[in-house]
Amino acid sequence: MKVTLYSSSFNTAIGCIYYIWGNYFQDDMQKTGAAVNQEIKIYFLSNTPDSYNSFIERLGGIKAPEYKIADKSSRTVESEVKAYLEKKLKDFSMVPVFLFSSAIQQKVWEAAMKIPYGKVASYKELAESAGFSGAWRAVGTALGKNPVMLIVPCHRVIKSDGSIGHFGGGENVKELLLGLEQPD
DNA sequence: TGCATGGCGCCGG
DNA sequence: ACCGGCGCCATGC
Repeated sequence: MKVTLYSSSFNTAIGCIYYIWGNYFQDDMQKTGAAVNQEIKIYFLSNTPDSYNSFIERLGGIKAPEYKIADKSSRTVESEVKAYLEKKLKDFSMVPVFLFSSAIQQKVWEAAMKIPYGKVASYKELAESAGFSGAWRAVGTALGKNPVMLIVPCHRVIKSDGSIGHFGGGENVKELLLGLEQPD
C-alpha cells in the first residue's frame, strides 16, 4: 500500500515553516473501507530546515507502508499557524500523527498537548503527568524529538526554577511563543 | 552489554 | 544571578 503525504512551506515571524500533512491515513482506510476523513492529519511542522530534512530521510527508510511525498499546500495548516502567531487562534484543529515514536516520546507528547494555551509546566511536572515520574531528564530529550511544533506545545515546558530552558526551534522563538500566549 | 549523551533538578559557593 | 558538580533515566551506538 502506498500512502501519499503532502509537503509545503511558508514564511512567518518565526521563520520559514516546513510541514507535512495528509487528509487521511492508513488506519482510517482499513477501518472504514476507504472512507475519507476530511480532518487534516499533521505529520511534521517545524521552523528548522535541518529537522525537516532528517524527517524526510527517515520517511525514505520506511518499507511498509511506503510513503510518497508530493508538493501540495494546506490552507488549513497555513491559516491556523498564521492565526496562532497573530494571537487570533488558541487551539489547532489538525490532529498529529506520530510516525516515529518510542513509548516515552508518545506519552510525553500527548501529555504536553494537555498543557493549556497560556500555561506552562516544568519538565519534572510533565514527566509525572506522562507517567514517567523521575525521568525528567529523559523527558527533555523526548521533547527535543517533537515532530510537530506548536501542535505539541513543547514551548510550554520550562525548567523548574522558572527559567526558559532549551528549544529546538531557538530559545528566542520559545520566548516569543510564550509571550504571545499571555493576555495583553 | 556497557557507556556516553542529552531541551533537567537540586544544592553549594 | 551564575557556575560546577552530582544525580537522574531512556536511548543510541
